[in-house]
Amino acid sequence: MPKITEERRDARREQIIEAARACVQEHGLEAVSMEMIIAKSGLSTGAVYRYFAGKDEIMTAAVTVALAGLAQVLAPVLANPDPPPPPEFVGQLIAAGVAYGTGSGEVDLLQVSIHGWSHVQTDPALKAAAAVVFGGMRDQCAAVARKWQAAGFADPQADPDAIGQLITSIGLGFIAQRALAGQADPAAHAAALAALTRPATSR
Amino acid sequence: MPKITEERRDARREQIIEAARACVQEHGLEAVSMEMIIAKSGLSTGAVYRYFAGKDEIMTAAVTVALAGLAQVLAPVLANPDPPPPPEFVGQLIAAGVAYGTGSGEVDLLQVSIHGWSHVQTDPALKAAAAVVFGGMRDQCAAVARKWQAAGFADPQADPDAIGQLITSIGLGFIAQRALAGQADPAAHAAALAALTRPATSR
Amino acid sequence: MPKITEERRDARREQIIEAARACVQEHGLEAVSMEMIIAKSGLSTGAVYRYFAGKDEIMTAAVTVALAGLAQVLAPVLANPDPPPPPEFVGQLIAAGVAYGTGSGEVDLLQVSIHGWSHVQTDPALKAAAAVVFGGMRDQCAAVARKWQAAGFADPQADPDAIGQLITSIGLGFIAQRALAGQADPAAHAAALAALTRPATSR
Amino acid sequence: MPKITEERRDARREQIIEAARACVQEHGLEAVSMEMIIAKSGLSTGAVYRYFAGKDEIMTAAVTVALAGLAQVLAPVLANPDPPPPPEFVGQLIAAGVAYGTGSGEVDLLQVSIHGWSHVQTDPALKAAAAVVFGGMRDQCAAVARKWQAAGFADPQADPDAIGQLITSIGLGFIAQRALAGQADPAAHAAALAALTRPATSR
DNA sequence: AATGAATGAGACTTCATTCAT
DNA sequence: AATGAATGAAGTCTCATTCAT
Repeated sequence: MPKITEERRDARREQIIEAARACVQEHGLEAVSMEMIIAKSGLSTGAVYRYFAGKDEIMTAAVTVALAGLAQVLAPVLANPDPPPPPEFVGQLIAAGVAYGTGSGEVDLLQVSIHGWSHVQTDPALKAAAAVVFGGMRDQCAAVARKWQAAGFADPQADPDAIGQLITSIGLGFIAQRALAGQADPAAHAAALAALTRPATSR
Repeated sequence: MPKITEERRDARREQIIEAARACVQEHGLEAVSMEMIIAKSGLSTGAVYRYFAGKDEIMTAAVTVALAGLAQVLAPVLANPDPPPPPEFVGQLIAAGVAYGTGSGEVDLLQVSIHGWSHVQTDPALKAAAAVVFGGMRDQCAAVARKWQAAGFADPQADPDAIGQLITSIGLGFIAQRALAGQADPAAHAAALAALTRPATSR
Repeated sequence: MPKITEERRDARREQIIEAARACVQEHGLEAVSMEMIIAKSGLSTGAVYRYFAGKDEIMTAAVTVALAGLAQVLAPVLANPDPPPPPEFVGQLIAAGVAYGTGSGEVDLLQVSIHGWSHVQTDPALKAAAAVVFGGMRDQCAAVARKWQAAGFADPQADPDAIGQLITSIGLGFIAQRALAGQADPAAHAAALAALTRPATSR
Repeated sequence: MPKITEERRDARREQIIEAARACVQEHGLEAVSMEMIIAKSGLSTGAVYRYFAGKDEIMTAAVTVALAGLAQVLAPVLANPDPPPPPEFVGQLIAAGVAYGTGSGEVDLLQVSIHGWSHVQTDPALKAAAAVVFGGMRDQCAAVARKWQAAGFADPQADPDAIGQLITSIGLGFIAQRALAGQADPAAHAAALAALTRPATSR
């Protein structure tokens, strides 16, 4: 029996996850039904259940994939061995996030991600996964902060972990602000941080 | 005349909203049922439906009340005619938010608020209300930014609205980080911003 | 304790029955709720339950009253000791029914009566009451038929009860046709019967 | 491919409609619940809702089917190119209706039809459909009336449409009388009309 | 492997009725 | 006598999941 190929399997899963993502964006987390996801995916009911054990697994997978994707996109910025000063760094970080959110077709992942954040609170395993991703982001930012301290961009006496926290907040807050207050501009965030860190220098 | 008094009516609504809030915190937005809310509220099925038209109205009311409460708690900080320098201001802002979140009984409102953010995306009217609240917060931060510029805490050439955005992101990001990465510390945020804005001064 | 006067009590009951009748006409038998009836009646919930034991009793009373009213209105025609020939008699009978239906305010009782007929099937006591009223009508028509036979308007060999049945059918059928086919004209019915009974005479 | 065949689908719908019909007869229009219909149909809750959108659609379908069935059964009598004289015609018409009502199993459709008449008043689309069916019946009777006029069974000066109305009333009234007064006999109706139209002939 | 019809627990909501005030 | 808030059983319908084909 020609067992399904791994690629085909992954393609199907991706197809289903993408459908779930689109449904969540369109109807909101609460209102998404399996029927919707199945219709949007173009597969049959039975097929969807061949690839996922149930709705929860689909949702969790969708969030997991999104988290992984975000981590991958941010990695070059976060792991940069020679990071730019804080304002430029924040600008790069947010810009990478926005590029990720808008890159994948018609769905704005950043907007949907708010629903994902809500779902994360539900599933302990997922919560742990998110803690790893965002905790990792925080740690990488802390590593960058140490370089800033060495380079004179940040007070060497300060706790680099705290700086990591602050940068992480700015990144997450950008996403939240976009979803809740309507607009938020990556360049503006960078410029604003510059305005605070170099009160007199600019110009 | 057994006509209910206005206060009693409001108390009932508050009772129901509080029950809904607790249920969302306990089970997550998706898993909350009317049965849960009714049981937690201590009222009968019919009584709950006398005060709210349905589940959606309860949820929307819960978010609306939470938004109003947050706005009220942040007001003294945001409207301060003589705001402290950025690090202290951010520290006050976040501390006020945390106080609000932990002040009301056993439920941590900040943690639940992530679910509220998700729900906001669902209802256009609620989304507009949120835009007013968080947009207003942004504007008030921009007003503070102008004072910072005058006081030499921020580059006078910069766009104060951008600074308002940045501060707003830090506030919202703090909440998100708490929910997603596990911990976030108000004082650390303030200290970190100080470390970036006064690289050499501290100490 | 000033026990309520009988007139007041009857007025209240009539008020409630009238409200029920209006609600049935507006929404159909299935969709009428006590809430609707109470609102339309202008009384309080408790008051309505003081005058009737429950919804069923109201509905049954409404039908009973309507039946009694119809019987009363038709009585002069049916009990006429010197009835006119069949066409004129049918015309009078139907005209009396129409007058009853449209006489009482804005509600057309004949239209509502179809709902009443449906309700009658439900309650055995009511069904018996209806059988008495309409059986009586049939019997009175049979008595008229005997006079017709004596007067040469009907075959003396025929069964007068059968003629009573036929006249009763025409009367009820008129009401049904009005409700189901849209229009039905009393004068036309009389003229049509004349056309059948006096094929060559008429003019 | 487990895609259901059209016949099977129609059989299921018929099964559900039949169950609804039986329930209405047994309990009356107001008291029928989906639970009853589902139990009587032998299907599961979900299955019923796959074939009908809801209770209203089932009821409307039941009435529609009954209307169509009645129209089909009466067609041969109404469309007879060489109709018998009025009494015989009325006898045939009513007999066909009775045959239809009692033909289909244990349920007497004519008795249930009163509930259907009530339901018709509720749904505008259904009301229009009923108007078409019974209006059509009236028109066909008018056509018959013209032939009667030509054959000398009715006054040629009379309005044939009025005669159509009268015959329609007799047919509908027969059904109503059966439900309300207890009994009504097709042959008696025919004989009674004969007794009125041929006062002296008989014998 | 795939399909989609079927299942039935459980969701949300209504509504006839009761009873403290 | 009167009020209307409260009750909770029962109603309609949804939807995640299963399984015969």
